Amino acid sequence: MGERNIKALQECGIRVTPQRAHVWGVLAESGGHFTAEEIWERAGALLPGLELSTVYRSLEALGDAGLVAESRLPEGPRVFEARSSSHPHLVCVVCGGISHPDADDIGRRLLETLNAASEGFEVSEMHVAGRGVCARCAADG
Amino acid sequence: MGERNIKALQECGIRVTPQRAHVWGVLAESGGHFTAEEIWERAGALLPGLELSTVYRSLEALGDAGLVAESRLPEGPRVFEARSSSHPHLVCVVCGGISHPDADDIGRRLLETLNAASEGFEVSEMHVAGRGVCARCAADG
DNA sequence: CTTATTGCAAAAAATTTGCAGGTAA
DNA sequence: TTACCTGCAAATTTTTTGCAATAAG
Repeated sequence: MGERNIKALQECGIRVTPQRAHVWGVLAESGGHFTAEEIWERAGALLPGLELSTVYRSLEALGDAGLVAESRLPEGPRVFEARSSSHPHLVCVVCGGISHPDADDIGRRLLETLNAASEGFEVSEMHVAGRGVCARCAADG
Repeated sequence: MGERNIKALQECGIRVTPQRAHVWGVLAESGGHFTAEEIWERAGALLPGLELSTVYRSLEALGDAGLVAESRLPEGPRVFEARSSSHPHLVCVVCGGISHPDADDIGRRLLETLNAASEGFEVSEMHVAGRGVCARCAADG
């Protein structure tokens, strides 16, 4: 499901297989964050017989191709998402939801801030996870 | 080994055992970052028979007491360290070494930066890991 | 004394790997 | 055709848990 998804893989120069296309489809069409197991469940619903190990291998290939980014949050297994730019993750300690800051230049700002404070160490990439309370949970009380 | 270490545990109000004292000793006396297994090896050298599961349980107790902080770096198992203030980690992609930025207010600065960009989400705690090249490896060429 | 902690063993959770057959380019 | 990818099975790695014995306060 997704001419567009297949095209994205082709353009990256990686071999296109149904498994990879569906793994990518889950991430690209939802825009959300998923563990390998969640991706496996969703993609597997459309592609019976899909193995979890294949999902891991697909995610690695997609990551190498630059389409997918992975994050390690303060708790739980790794999560994967369609790569946009490098950005922080906000994990709500109440509902567990994962979101992103509004400002889309925040990644660059944080990188500049960190680099300025790290004399002698050239930071090229940053992994940021904030823990706190999201607006909805704060409103609920 | 370490009246001082034992005192630190007592002051936190947690039960003092040789196991906890040695686990804490490894972190407090070195100031470095260690995986649970590394702590187990070091503490176990001084306390034969120490179990890895006990190290994990000790780390949890020390963490709850506020003495120890844990981090999840972009790769590898969790690392633990004596807690100072919340600060970023810098992982060198060449030598694998873990260090901290020079500026000691960087943790607060990053938190303010992130909070300002996250309207509606109250960030209380931040996990930051930068990847790049440390000064030594940059110099080596 | 009373409750928390440990060692031991086993399990759970997360991820990786070897290999033989199948498939994309 | 030819190298790469997949399913399948099994192994690794990292972390957690149950339980009886032990030790801390």
